Amino acid sequence: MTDRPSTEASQAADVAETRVRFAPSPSGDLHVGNIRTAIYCWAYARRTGGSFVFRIEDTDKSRVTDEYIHAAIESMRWLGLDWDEGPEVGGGFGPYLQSQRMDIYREWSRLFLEEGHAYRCYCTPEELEERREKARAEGRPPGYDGRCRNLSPEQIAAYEAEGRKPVLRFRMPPGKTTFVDLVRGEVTFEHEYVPDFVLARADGSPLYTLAVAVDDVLMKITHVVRGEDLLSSTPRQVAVYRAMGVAEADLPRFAHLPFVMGPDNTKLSKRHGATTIGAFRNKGYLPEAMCNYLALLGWSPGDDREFFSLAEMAREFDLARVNASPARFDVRKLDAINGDWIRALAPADFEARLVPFLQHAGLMSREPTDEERRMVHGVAPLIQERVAHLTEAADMVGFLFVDDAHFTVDQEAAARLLTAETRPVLTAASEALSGVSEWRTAEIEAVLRAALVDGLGLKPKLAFGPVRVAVTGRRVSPPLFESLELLGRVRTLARLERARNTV
RNA sequence: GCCCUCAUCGUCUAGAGGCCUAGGACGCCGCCCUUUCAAGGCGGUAGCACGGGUUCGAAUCCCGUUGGGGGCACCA
Repeated sequence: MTDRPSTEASQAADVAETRVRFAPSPSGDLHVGNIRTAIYCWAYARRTGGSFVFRIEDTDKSRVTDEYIHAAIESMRWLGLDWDEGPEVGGGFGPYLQSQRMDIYREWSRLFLEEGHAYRCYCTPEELEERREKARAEGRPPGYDGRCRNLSPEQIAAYEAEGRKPVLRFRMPPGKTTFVDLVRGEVTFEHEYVPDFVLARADGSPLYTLAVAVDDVLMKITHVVRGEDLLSSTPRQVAVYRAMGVAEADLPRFAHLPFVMGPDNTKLSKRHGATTIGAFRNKGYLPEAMCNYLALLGWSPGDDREFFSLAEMAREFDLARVNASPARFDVRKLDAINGDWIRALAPADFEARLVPFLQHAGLMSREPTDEERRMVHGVAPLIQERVAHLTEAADMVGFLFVDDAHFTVDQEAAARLLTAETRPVLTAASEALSGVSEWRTAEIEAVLRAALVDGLGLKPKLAFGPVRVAVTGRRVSPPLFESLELLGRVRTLARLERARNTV
């Protein structure tokens, strides 16, 4: 068998078209760094009118589970990053799960071995580890030392007789690799610092090093946009491309993105708390805001705009404007942008997005009652401009949804505002409210002002504070008079009465 | 250890040799508005890591120093 595996499919593609791939290895929920890469990949593909290819790198099945893969797909959809080719949508270069492409990798492994681009390496993991340690201790580079590079037939026979199972190792050619990184400019690696690397395990299963190169070539990827951690693996990837027979002119362009860092300036990770996209979603951050904020971590439109949509990025994004230096993830700025997006939502949209969070908090039924619907419809406009994210909103309106048996007053708030001194305020409010003819915001306010501000001579802040705590259970709430209208006369008076009895 | 890479307010950024007395945003502080909290309005605080070059002129180009990050896996 000397026929080369075909790269026909790739050659059939329109060479002028930009093809950008996002190829995560979901060994957990996608984190914000992954997502930012996805956003840039998507935006670049869209800006250039090319294709966005979504590929799952699941060659290591011990780390990547189906559950994580589905979560990744779901996160992409939630964010609004649609792909032209990939899982669930297919495409002309599939399959797009590497675990379904094993035959392809096997073919290329065979060919690389045949043509001498790779060789069988019989070193055991233990031996390698030992030699690595020794090299490190002696101040030498710890990479593979090339021991099995040129084994004689006798040595091979001896290893085989021992029962050793060889891995497939790539023979790094001499010389150097130079490429123009789209965010960093020209980068050069001398091959003497790039050790031979493993392409496939003894059982033939491919490693990232093999699969990524083979797929990028076969899927005719023109732009490889990925994290900075892969920068130094680029010469290896390029070497495999060349071994596959890819012409210099057909090599993809590379763009290595700087990391997203934590507050302590180390690469953002689990110990920094919530960093997965799912966690932010659950906290009530909007997908628009996540995309907006994450995009800002390394890119800007070039003017003073900081509030922009994916659609705008699809028109303006360019890798050339991506910063080469790492950015710190700042939740406070995210909160600010999320608040901007929440306020920008159409009222009906905000209300619709709020509902699932109220349901999750147990405040609304799965099949909301008319009363619950009326309540959320009434309160949503009151809080839309006062919250940074949706869970905060759920927290703020709870008093409207809990029945009186479950209604509780914040201890600290009660201690400060429901006291013997404020009891007369509660009493006056109660009496005044009992006489309201039409239970509407305007009249409630008028009556309360007359009784407390004019009648008792209190400053508004002092007058309404105790009422607020008694009725909403918090010192901070949606606007009071509107809240009372929504709550209704009966429940309002009941809570005032209850508060008076507890002071 | 070696290789690669990065460096503007606390943070994200604008800045492509003169437009820079370095602009915007978040945060923070003050004032205004105000039934709480927000939102909004006005004002303020704060930065070119350091040292050499190149140039009439450097945040911007070059070199070095320092500091940060990544890589040198049968992970990706």
